[in-house]
Amino acid sequence: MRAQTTSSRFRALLNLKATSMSVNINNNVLLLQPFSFEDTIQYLKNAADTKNLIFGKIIHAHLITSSQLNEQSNNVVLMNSLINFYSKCGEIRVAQNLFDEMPQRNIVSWSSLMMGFLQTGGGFQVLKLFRNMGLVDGIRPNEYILSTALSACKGMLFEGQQCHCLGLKSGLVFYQYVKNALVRMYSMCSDLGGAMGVLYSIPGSDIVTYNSIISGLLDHGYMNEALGVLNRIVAEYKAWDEVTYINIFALCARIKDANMGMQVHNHLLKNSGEFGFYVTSSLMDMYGKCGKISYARKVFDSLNTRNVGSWTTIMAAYLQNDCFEETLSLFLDMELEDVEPNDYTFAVVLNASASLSALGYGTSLHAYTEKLGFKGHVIVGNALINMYSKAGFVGHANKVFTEMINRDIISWNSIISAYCHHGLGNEALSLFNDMLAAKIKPNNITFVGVLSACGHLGQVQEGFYYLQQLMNQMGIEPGLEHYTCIVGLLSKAGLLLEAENFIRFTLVNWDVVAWRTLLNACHVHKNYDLGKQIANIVLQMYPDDVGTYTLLSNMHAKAKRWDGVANIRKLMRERNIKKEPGLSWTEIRNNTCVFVSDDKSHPELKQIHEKVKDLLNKITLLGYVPDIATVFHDVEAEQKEEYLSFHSEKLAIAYALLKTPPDAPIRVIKNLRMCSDCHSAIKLISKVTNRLIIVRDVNRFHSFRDGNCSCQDYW
DNA sequence: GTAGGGTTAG
Repeated sequence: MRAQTTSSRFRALLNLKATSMSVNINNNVLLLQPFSFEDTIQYLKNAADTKNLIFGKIIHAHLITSSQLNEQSNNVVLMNSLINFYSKCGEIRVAQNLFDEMPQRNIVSWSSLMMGFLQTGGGFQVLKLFRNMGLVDGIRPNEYILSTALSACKGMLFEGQQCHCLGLKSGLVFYQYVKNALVRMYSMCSDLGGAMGVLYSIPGSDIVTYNSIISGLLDHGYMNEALGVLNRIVAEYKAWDEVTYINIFALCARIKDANMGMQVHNHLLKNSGEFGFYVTSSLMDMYGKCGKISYARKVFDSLNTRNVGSWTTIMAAYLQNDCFEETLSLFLDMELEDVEPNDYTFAVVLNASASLSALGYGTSLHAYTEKLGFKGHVIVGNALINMYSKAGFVGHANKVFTEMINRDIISWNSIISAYCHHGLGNEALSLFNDMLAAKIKPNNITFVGVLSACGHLGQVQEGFYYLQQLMNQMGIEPGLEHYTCIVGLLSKAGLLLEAENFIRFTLVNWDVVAWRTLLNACHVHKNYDLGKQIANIVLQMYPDDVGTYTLLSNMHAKAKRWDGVANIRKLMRERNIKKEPGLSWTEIRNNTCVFVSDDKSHPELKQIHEKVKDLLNKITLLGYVPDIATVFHDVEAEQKEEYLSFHSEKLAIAYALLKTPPDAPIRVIKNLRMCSDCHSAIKLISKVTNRLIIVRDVNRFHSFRDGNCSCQDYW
């Protein structure tokens, strides 16, 4: 009876026909009749393909107990199958041991072991085997070996080129697999010229060649070339496969060409009956990235089955279109359908929480990621850093960073820029040095953080050192964003003319950001004459830039040039430029409360106004004087004071003070730049209430504590 | 018995 049960289980496990084997139990050792040689090979292949380690190990054990591995004859094929199986299952050391024990090996033995190393990321070991193959066993490579060796040359162009030479000399390049591996090799080494050279110089391309080249061109930003190859595919190739569609949707997404995307979508519907998750996901992704969220949703709604990838993709599409609430609500829908989130899903929803500064939601998600065992996943950790940082808690972000098991360049960039947004330049630079010490190569984004940290610290010379020497040394070309940081650096240091000259004499396609940075500096440094000049230059180039009008008007006001203020107002009316209404929100016990400037509709309006008045009375005793000059309204003086009192951030802070425990930090998020009156008022409010008040405005964070702000009054 | 191209992320 027992034997019967074991036997049937065993058969089920091996997926064998009931008649094909018998089982004897002898001293608890399971003895099986030998399988036929062909069956054994087939089982091992199945085990390898399905990565079923247990299944394959049983076969291996059986081969040992039934003495089939001891016979020297015919064992090479069997051993190769075992090596292949262990390689595919990632058990590279077992594969290596078996390989070492073989008295005789053939080319397939080498090939199988090389695949194992390739899969586990051991590109260098693959090449070592490739060399030793000739030295030890005197074997010349075939097309399998060369393809594998080429795949191992990721980031090793010189080695890849040597393999290419070898292929040319031996004629192996004419095998389709080898040609395709060559295209991939050059792409993986960022040599797209080399890849295109292979494409056109070696005759014969199949759909994989075209898919590979498009994917390589896309990865490296060669959009026009990718479009050129696409035209060629359209003309020459009717038999597209799933990967072709996926790549072309990715291309449409990158160049944001929804029309082309729709044509390809049509092509897909006409030429293919059914398609898998990869295709539908890339289709939704394309519509999302082209800003056609309703089309993405239509595809999503039309799906018969959805996997976690489908859900994550549609959520990401909403996220990319700034529909953060929708993203979070889809996450709940997904939960209701019992689809389990993966690391990508968490990255998306955490990002949505970050954008909303929804700390409550983000914290719950953090707990959930730990529960599901995503602690070691880099993208989740990175998303958590981002979430805590944008929620105003750079300390929490740092805790996540410190505890991360695996970090990548984005983890470092995220924490560095988190510190920058909070104005903590020293911490940012110290992490940058840690990063260099850890032998992580910085990229262009890292240097945006580094340069802006120098800006916060007023380290002008250091900033130029990083820009002109270190970046050059590391082979990173400075771009607009870096030059803009330098403008900020000079501006903050009060070197306004230097900043202006830097803009004028640096040949970059400047945008409005750099100019506005300089203009803001004129405002803060009270150089109103230069400021007005700059503002007029900016308005000639960017007549719609609301921020410039506001700053210019403020500068006129501070210089008591009321005629100037009136002129700006007139100009704005003529040009139909409208200031966005001020909006602040704060989270109280997981509820988000929104306040509009001069809000008249809030149910607790009376208490809030009383609280604001109470606070203003208290801080007046500490020397607060309403900064009525900057009020952007044609109103009487006493009304101006009233307007200032009802700025949305003041309302939000008053409300939060009413509703939270006395020691809780207050967090407010604002859609605009904070005005200087609110800034000086909140500094004093933090003092009289003894509270930490964190305000995230459109540019950065302000941490108010005990009468001071982390921005040190420059923002 | 051995080999290829791909979705959702920060």
